[in-house]
Amino acid sequence: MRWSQTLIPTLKETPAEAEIASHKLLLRAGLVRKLTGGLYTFLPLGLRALRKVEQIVREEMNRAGALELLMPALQPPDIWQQSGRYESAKDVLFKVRDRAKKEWVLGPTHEEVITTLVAGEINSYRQMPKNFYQIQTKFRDEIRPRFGLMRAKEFIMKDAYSFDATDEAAQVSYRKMYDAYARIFQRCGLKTIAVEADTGVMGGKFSHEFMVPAATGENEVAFCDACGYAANVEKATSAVQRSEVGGQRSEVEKFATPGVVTIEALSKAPYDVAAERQIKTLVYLAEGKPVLILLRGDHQLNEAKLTGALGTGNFRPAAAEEIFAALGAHPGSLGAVGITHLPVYADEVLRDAADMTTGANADGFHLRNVAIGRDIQAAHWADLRLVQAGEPCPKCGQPLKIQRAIEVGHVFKLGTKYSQALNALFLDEAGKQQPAIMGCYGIGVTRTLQAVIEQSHDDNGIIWPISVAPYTVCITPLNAAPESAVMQRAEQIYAELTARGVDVIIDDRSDRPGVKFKDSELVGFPIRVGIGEKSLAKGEVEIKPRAGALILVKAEETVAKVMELIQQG
RNA sequence: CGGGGCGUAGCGUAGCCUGGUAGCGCGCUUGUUUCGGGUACAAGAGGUCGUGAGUUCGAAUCUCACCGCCCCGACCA
Repeated sequence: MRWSQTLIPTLKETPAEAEIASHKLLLRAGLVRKLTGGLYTFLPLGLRALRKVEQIVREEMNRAGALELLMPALQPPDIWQQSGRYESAKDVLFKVRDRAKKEWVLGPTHEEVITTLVAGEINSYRQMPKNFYQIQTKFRDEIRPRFGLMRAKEFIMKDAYSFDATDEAAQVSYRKMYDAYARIFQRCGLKTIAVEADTGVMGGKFSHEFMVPAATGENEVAFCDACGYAANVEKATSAVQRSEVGGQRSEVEKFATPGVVTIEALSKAPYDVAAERQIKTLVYLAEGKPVLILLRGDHQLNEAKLTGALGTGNFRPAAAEEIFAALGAHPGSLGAVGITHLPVYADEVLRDAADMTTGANADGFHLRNVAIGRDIQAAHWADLRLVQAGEPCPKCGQPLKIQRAIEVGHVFKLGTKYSQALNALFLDEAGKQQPAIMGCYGIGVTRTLQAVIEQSHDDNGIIWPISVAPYTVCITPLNAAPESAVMQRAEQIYAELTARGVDVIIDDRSDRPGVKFKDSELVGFPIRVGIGEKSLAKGEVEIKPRAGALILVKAEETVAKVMELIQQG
């Protein structure tokens, strides 16, 4: 490609809309342009990089035995009603109407479609295992699009769906995808960690997320350097010790705490009750009914875990007046002592705890010497707390670390939720009808592209790995006059590299060297071949790896040296 | 949806408080110049000041509504 003939609208200044490095660079390097919030046009250069990511995904999916197909983005709502997600996923569903006023949905994902397909086409265990995938545009009515391609209303996803006859076979399918994902991200030059993840509204049994560590990530992962344990904080646990039983078992004592409505205030003079000796009482409305949630004072509620404990995601914190109606006190003075008319969910850490302090359900009063079991009857015990950095790893006891990360891939073992709802049944060896066991596997392709930039850039611009760079080599002649020796040499190298199948762009613009160098570094081509009059007079050409030191080679050895660098990756 | 911020030329912005000529830098066009790190000089083109209503002799500026964008939040009693 000739620079002068394509469109690479680089920007010297950062558009005001961009906040994080990768978003700024997407715009400054001329890869994408925003149409409106959450919707982007891929310009020629950005599209080339995107296609390379897609191709890596495609190759690895094919290698893993998955079959590519393409499903409609526009979908009938009735299959969403059958799966129950017309309701449960209604917040993200885009809906449109045709001229007959009939409603359609724009697919945020394709479990319903693929399961409908399989229900019709696969009837026997002999036809399995099968794994279908597509690379396609998804539509999600995101609550807040953010950070360019990171969270958009429309984005490109690779989604795959496996169908197996037995649990063991499904396990194998899951493992294949897990391994394929590791290879995909590695080939994209990304450092990822696979973490145990919550299954959320997708349903299903267990899952892993592939995370790119980044300060700008929207997720948090807890991990252990010592043993390799890693989990999304929504799922992570720790081996925090239960509060010790405490020596004495004095009677519960009510004491005045005027104006004290926070854990912190109670932990200070004159009360001096350490946060870990306090019981935090939260009131939620689950399916519209109040429930109490008890945590140690220094712990925080993990709502993903609460979803599991309650068996529903339909809950919210109660408002102050709702709390007063339920307990007769306001937030800050709440407790579960003597509560029998409301369900009580308590975090495991509190089991058997004694000598605790909690609210008295009377504004301005707390209770001390409270013992769980004696004074508080918790009907439900569960792991409900959010892990905190420094807590002991649940596997090996070493301190956990917590880091923000970008989720680029997610593998789920789904089970039979969709196959049952949409009748994807088959006959097993014994002639018995069974629902297929499903897995689903997603990669945010556009997000992966941005994650590469987020993880690989410097002050001058993007540093593309060769595998996903829009062009591998940028030839930079410092004199663009067609008849100049510099340009003729540049053309010759351009032709030879092109003949060898290298993706190469030649900067044939008649701009000054500084402009070309800056642009080439901003866009981040892995290898720049610089040809100037001075060095060429000595028979030399410069090769500058984007992330490495300048190499001077004899002009006639340029192509060989470039090929060598590409081989090395 | 709640809170905050911002909408002035393709991009970045000043002007707004205190109403009266829309200004600067980058980019773009033309010419000269320069020719290894976003050259220099000169001359230009380009603006419904987000939209609409109101106040006023007069609105980018004041008021109201709406639209759009960005950030934080939408759990932690």
